[in-house]
Amino acid sequence: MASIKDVAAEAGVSVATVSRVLNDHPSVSADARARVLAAVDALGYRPNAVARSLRTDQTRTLGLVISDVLNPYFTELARSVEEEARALGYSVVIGNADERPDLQDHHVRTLLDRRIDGLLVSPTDGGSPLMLDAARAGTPMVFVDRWIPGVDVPVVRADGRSAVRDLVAHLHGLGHRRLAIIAGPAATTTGSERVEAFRDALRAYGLPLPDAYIGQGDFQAASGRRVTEEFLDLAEPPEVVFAADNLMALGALDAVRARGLRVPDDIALAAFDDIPWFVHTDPPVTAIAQPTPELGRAAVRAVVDRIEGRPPRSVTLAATLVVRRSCGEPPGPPGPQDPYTPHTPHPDDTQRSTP
Amino acid sequence: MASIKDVAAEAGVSVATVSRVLNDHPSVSADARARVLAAVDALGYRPNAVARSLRTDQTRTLGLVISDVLNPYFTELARSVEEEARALGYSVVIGNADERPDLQDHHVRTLLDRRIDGLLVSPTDGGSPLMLDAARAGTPMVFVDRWIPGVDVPVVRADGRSAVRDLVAHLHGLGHRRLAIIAGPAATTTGSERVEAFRDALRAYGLPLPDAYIGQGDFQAASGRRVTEEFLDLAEPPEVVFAADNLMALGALDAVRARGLRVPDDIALAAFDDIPWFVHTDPPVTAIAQPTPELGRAAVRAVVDRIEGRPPRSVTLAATLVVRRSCGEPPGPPGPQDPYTPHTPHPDDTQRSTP
DNA sequence: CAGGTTCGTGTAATCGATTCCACAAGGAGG
DNA sequence: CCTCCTTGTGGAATCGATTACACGAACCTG
Repeated sequence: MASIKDVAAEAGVSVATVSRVLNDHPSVSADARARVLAAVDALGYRPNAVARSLRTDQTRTLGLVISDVLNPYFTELARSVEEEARALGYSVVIGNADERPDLQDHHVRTLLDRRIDGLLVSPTDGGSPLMLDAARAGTPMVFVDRWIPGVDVPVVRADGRSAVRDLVAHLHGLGHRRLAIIAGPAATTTGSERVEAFRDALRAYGLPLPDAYIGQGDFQAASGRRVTEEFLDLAEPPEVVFAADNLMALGALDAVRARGLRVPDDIALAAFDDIPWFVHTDPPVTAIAQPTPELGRAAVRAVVDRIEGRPPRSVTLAATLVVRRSCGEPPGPPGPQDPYTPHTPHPDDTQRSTP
Repeated sequence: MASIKDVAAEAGVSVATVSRVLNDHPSVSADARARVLAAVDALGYRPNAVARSLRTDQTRTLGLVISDVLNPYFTELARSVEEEARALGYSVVIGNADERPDLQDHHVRTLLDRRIDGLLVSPTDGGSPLMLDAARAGTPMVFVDRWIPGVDVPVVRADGRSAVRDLVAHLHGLGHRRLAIIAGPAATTTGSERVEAFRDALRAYGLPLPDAYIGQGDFQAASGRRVTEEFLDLAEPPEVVFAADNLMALGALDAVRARGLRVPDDIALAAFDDIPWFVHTDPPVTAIAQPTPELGRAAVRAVVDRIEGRPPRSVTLAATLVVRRSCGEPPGPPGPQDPYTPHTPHPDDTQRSTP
């Protein structure tokens, strides 16, 4: 592969001049510039980003460590992150933690070794020493979706409290009184916050949230299945199951179906994180939708601000309730036909109905 | 951030010795080794991968350019690729082409600039000069899923011909005679091959595949919706729509629902690429399943073979038909309950029923 | 027209590693 | 006791870029 020396030789100039042309430094004569450009073209030269990074101490790369690639929520997040980063001249390297702290650590370490300019993390746990040290040492870092309390790192996330209240109001209005939740790991903020929000919302209606109605999941489908089975085995099973993420909702759907029961007739279901597929499940699933693409964009802008010396800001956006049929028919005259929400995976084309 | 010089100073040895310890070169005294290790620990030193790559001319990184991150098929592929790569000591950098040749080109260029050791591509089109040049220039490269004919690059893919024959047999057995297909872009192999396989299978049953029953899609949901609407507007609409990928099937489902029609009563639906969600759609969708995790692993092994000087092999695995309810009840006494297939996104735990 | 800018260019240092080569010390063998 | 090896170590070149600095030529300006 041709190097800058080859180009210099071909163009009959020094490497300094070639470099100047490439970085369009002003003081290069038109003649030299033309010769260099011709040489670049002739040799098919492309600057070696590795060498450049070593010298300039910047890689123009962002690391993104997400909790689970198979979760459409994170996939959508990754997509918007890459999009915004590209617009700002950065590349993104994605690390998939699969909800495993050890894998998360592996990826953080690898990314740090590669000297990425900034790090976006959706932490799977309370944070390893490695990550906390990096934060303290001044690595530009931003938490997305989930965060670690007590660490001085900006957070970009959606606040679901009001949407959870809307959900509970909706459920209460449909006559449900025994509501259960499949929680995420307590070590994650989204794991504990969603339970808290749910409990608070129930309290407003004078409803209890007994321990038996709090199932411990891990944001993966299998745990949703297991917890739902436990709920169904209860002497007094809940009337509604609220899954703290979409994969556990999928698992819940599995479990219900495996028993030969029907949603919402035998048991109602709702989920945190809306995804395109929820429109097409049987029945369509009522969910709390996050402004995922906006979160991704805001997160990128925050790290890049930090990288480029501007003060980064934490961002909190609102989540909204999307009512579908999985909790029962809404009150009022039921229409003959379900409201149709066009699905497309492109953010510029996505529409969502709010209650 | 501490460099190798700092470690050398701290340990009272030369940088050469530090390097030797780090790469466990045999000729280092136990004493020196201990002092270096202690210094590494004390300083929290981590070798700079950028500098190392510059010197050794290898990044231990693989590039993966996929057609669409929002497509669960590619997400699953990416996951297995990263897993296998990690097991072999490589990192993976994913580029999402979003089915856009220009974006694909952007990512290939960026990855090449970063001097990745090998490239895995699922081409969105016939291949840009950039990519073809790279292949010719000897960049270790492997095509996954889709490929570009006439280029000397190993291909790792699934052969769907026999599964498509099984599908057509199934449809024919259910009494369907007017079968239509939503094709992918003709520029992609999976776009054209699936149509060919379908046409051949139909021929075996003496069924025609009129041009009106070949809709041109682009592997995205919106095109599935559009093509399905066109089918439904035909004087004689098809009885079955076969979508060449899962997103277009989703679009088809949208379109059918928007007309107030039912699957499979009014029109049957089948898809290429099985995904967990198809179990839970209304109705569950009959699909052709690829051995996606195996494809990912085989692809990684192929590039790594190439990188490490072993001859890489092309791999073709078989796809299988998974019958569900979207084409009508299978003949014979219909069971009261759907067969239950547990869903989990983890490959080690996935089960699939074959007809 | 002398002195000061400005402009274009090249030389060489530098980033943080790896690795070739030289060399010193010590042990083995004659 | 003098070679010859082996072993452990350090100096310095190198990878491919960027960039500070020096320098010569041309151009003003008073």
